Amino acid sequence: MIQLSKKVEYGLIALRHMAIHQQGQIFTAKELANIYDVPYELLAKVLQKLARTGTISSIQGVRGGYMLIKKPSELSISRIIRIIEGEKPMIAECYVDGPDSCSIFDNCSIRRPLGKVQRNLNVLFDKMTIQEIV
Amino acid sequence: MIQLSKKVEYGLIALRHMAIHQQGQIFTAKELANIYDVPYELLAKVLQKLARTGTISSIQGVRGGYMLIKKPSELSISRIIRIIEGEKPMIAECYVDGPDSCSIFDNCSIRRPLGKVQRNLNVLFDKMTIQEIV
DNA sequence: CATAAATACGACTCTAATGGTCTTATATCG
DNA sequence: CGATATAAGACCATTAGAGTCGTATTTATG
Ligand code: SF4
Ligand code: SF4
Repeated sequence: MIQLSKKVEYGLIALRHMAIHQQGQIFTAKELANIYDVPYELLAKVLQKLARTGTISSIQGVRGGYMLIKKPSELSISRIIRIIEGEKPMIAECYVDGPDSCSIFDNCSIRRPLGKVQRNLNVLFDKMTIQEIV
Repeated sequence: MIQLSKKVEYGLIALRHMAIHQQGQIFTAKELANIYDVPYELLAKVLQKLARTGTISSIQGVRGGYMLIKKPSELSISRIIRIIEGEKPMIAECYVDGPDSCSIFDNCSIRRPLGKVQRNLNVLFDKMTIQEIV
């Protein structure tokens, strides 16, 4: 399957929401979860990851929440996936976890050729940003 | 995860193997499985799917096997994925299984924008063929 | 005709990843 | 203090992926 995970989708939805509103505005996880009917706890964890990496800032306590601090044009899909999934989107397992991750690595005849696909994917996901999905 | 499944990888490996050899040559599943150290039964099922859709022809019985009948340039990654996985590579679940497949379909703000990604993906997977991975 | 070699096909198991939930801790405003 | 919010990690259920097995069918060949 070549599909985005729910976590990534929820992250994109949240980031887009922040991007289309006034900069500096604060949104709570609960609020976002309600608007988009997304599981609160799951969204919260995604937002926490985004906060840890400096994509959004988090304000704890009463009247707290999250605030977008990066420019939408700097937030590529690629980057968001890497933050949320922990790794860049890769077409083949061995590209992520190295030679030992695939039992047929040594006999694989498509690894090199797939590099071309990977490079195109990189371009695609790198140049598509939150800016462009508002 | 944006990864090809093992079945697709095995299919690509097999098709590429046929493509780089003389046209009309017959290969058995066992033979291919041995060369690339791929699980025989799994590869066999993939080859059967490819045979059912007229991508390769199958010859039963002793001295049987599979033979490539389509031109490598006609075999796009997109097409091969569709044959083996049963559906085209789609970036979002709802694109495959419709509105009811996603609980937040009605509130989803990224579905439309993701269409752009999907179109780029289509182009990428459509124009990359077995021809280009020899 | 008997046998061996090969595809055809479906049932089955095992494992890991995903999606989702729950609990507890911590921070902060009023 | 108490309400509200993030932080973090454990936990669980479901599913999809990878792989295996068993059996039927086809067919070349001695
Ligand atoms: S070695 Fe080949 S089969 Fe294994 S993961 Fe890499 S590309 Fe896929
Ligand atoms: S509706 Fe939105 S969240 Fe649901 S699958 Fe489609 S794109 Fe993803």
